[in-house]
Amino acid sequence: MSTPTRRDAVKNRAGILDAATAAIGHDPRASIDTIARRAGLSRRALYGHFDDRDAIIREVIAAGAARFNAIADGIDDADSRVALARLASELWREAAHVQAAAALALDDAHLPETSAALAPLRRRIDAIVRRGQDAGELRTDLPAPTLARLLEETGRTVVARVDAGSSTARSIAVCAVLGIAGLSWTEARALLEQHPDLEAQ
Amino acid sequence: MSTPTRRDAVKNRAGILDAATAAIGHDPRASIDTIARRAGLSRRALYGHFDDRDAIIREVIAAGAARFNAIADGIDDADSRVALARLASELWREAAHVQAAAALALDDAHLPETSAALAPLRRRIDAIVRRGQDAGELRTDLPAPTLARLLEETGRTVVARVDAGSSTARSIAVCAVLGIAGLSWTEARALLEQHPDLEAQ
DNA sequence: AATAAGTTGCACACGGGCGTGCACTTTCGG
DNA sequence: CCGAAAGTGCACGCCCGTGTGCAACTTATT
Repeated sequence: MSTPTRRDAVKNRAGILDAATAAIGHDPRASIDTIARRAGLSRRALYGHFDDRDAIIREVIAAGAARFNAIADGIDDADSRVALARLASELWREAAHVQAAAALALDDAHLPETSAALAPLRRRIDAIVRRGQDAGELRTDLPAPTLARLLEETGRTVVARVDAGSSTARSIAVCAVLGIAGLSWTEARALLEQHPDLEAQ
Repeated sequence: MSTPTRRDAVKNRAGILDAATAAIGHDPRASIDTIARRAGLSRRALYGHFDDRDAIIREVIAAGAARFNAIADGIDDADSRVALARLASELWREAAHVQAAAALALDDAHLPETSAALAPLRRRIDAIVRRGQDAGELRTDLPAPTLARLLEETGRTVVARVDAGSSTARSIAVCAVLGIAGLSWTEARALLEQHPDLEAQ
């Protein structure tokens, strides 16, 4: 368990985590058996890789946290509206992990861990909102914490509930976030045209 | 079971449904025991009023459907933006039922029933969106069904996740819906000022 | 080919929620 | 006040998910 020697073992372990991420994103109470089957293994085999169901979930959360940290750190646009749009666009790429983290954050008793994992993302959103309100780029009728929370909830909902397969899904998500941020739909569309990289794959 | 004779029995029955609505809104998998305790009864007593856990849920859904129908029927504003805002505002009054229906629609295998219960509401939203796009009042960058769905999801999220106790919570919900609909935050605020009844209790 | 790592299937015990039966107590209503 | 309706507490069996032990099997690695 400390030093996996065989190659297929580490591959299976990764497969379990992928399966768990997908399954939990769909239903946070997905059973061990469901995860195992999705990974192409037997229920019993999971216990050779993880002590516990909790251990799997902890790793899923940790994996998501790492990716979210990287994304949050990579946002450096001067315009807060572009920063928000980019955040949504980048997170779209990690839809599976976002869905898993969101589902766990909603449902489970894993609140403390998930909120810790999402903390850097939240700090980033807070900072962007504060800066954007000061610059008059974002709506000022809501206090910054309220707006930040609203953006987070909306973003999560869209990522979790809009069909990720659609080709325009990403821009729908970005537009929804910008709409909550206070932009009219024409302003949001103009912003997207000025920054075509936001819609790139 | 067909003709409840005692007065306290019908009161308890109503209490069970209230408790179930609240409990399910918070967690769609709330146990019979949780609901019973919240209603001030023993688990065993519930089975004197309802055959099944499903029977309780069915009644919760039916109660919500009745209220939603009434609200949907009462919206007759010519301006689609006002209609959407009023819909959100009215639904806010039924937050408990909205939360329960939303939780059940998300989580459970009660999809068919809940979607049937929400159907009139959805038809209403569809009609408002279609009319609003034709009139140039709502965003036209998204197809009507997509926008309708986005509005529904956003509204549900806000109702379910924003603290209903706050005095400004209702206007937050309305503004969020209008933002998704394509209005800028200043337009949304102006609309709210022109229609003070939207914020009334 | 041989060894160890990995997997499988079965068995078990445990916990929790559900639905029911039954004897007993409380409380309403005429 | 009395009888019936309603509620309580306990028991049981059921199903499902979890975590573990164990023997047998398959597969990677050298």
